[in-house]
Amino acid sequence: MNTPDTRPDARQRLILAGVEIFAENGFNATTTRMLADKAQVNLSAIPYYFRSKEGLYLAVIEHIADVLSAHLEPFLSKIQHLAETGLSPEAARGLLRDGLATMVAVMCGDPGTVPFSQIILREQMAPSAAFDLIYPRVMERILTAFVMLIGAITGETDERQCNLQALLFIGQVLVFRGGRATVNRRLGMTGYNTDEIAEIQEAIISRAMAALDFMAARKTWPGGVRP
Amino acid sequence: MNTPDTRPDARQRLILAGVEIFAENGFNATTTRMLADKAQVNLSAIPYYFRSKEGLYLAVIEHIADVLSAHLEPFLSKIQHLAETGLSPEAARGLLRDGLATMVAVMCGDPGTVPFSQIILREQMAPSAAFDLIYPRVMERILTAFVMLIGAITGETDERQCNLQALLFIGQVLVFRGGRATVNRRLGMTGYNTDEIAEIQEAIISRAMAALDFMAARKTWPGGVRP
DNA sequence: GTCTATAGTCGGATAGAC
DNA sequence: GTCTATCCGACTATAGAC
Repeated sequence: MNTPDTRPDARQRLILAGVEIFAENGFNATTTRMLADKAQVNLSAIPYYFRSKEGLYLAVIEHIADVLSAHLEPFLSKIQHLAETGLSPEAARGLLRDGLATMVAVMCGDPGTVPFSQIILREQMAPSAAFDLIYPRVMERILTAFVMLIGAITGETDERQCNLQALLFIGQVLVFRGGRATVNRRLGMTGYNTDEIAEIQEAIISRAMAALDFMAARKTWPGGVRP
Repeated sequence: MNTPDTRPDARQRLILAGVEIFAENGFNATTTRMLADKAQVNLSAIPYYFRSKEGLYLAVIEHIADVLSAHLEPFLSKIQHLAETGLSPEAARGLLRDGLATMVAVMCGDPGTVPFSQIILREQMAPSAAFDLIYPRVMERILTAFVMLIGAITGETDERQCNLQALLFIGQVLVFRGGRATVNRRLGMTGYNTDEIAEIQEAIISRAMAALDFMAARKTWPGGVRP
């Protein structure tokens, strides 16, 4: 009696292997042999299922966009719903806290999603065709949500100001992934374990609140100039 | 009468070409042929002067560390000097403003140094032997200076808190280089021209001041808890 | 669908003339 | 120091058996 093979099929295994290996090495430094080895498939499975190494890479990007979209959906639809029914500054603050905490967890904590952020960061630095695939489905929607929350909290109506602030928030999260080598040496953080994640979340959220207070206060200064 | 050849010699031309090409493509995607073409030298000049492609890369990194060190020297020695003679919170604030403004200019504005930050960012994401060469000469010193200033401004004595805040500052600058593709689509900034640099500097510095006010105020709350 | 074998290409490094 | 020519290894993709 043979036990049925419950492993994901070759196609799926290649995508999962691609997430890890492309994240670690980037597109160019990744060879089809690494991918085939990791996925435990024959080398020819790559052109067979995906036509080429680049085809596999695009499939990996699409997989990432799918998973992250699903991950974001509850958060985004909650904001959408509250925005329609009217969003108090307090409620918006709570949502922004949640959003920032989730971003830190996704980028630094969850071992399943950490490679996603590495791949996305690489795409940011040197965008390929894959960037067009993931930008509207992930980055665009996160930024739009943040901008809406920032506006609701501070009363700032200049969309450019809200966009700038949203990007600064992203930057504060980003540094813990994109600058990992430095964070590592400076704070002695290797993994990021649960305590360290909490410490980072606390630092980012408290500064975010301070920045929002600043923006809200500025709206009330004559001509937007600090007294 | 022949005009003398005033071009930098082959070795120097290779390093300058390396800065541009490695920044644009990363180590792996850069071929020795690209480098030789850009530098207008024969392919064999690379192994001749640098033993290998990697040798050239390390020479490029050293060049970057040299130039950035020289660039930082005035700022760092001013801080050093003031720190010894006693640094008022107000003076420290001024220095931190200068430091942040300079970082933005170096990372986004100066066409000579923009490729440096791209190479450093790539090293952050996937550190090679080159990272050890540049970390102590550049990142370490910037962070140490920032930490000192943050301590002087806020009265915070917990060094880890100061380090965290310094990293958050770096992150806010970083996002405009590492997240350029997104900034581009979101704010329609292509180049970064003079006005845009000023806008970014203003946004970062004002939020930095708000974060420092927050840290200073927290020191006076009972148990460090916001009332 | 999965395998082996191999074609075809490219990149890094070397040899040796000048 | 600079050039041409070339080697050798590694890579992606294909052909075709099973």
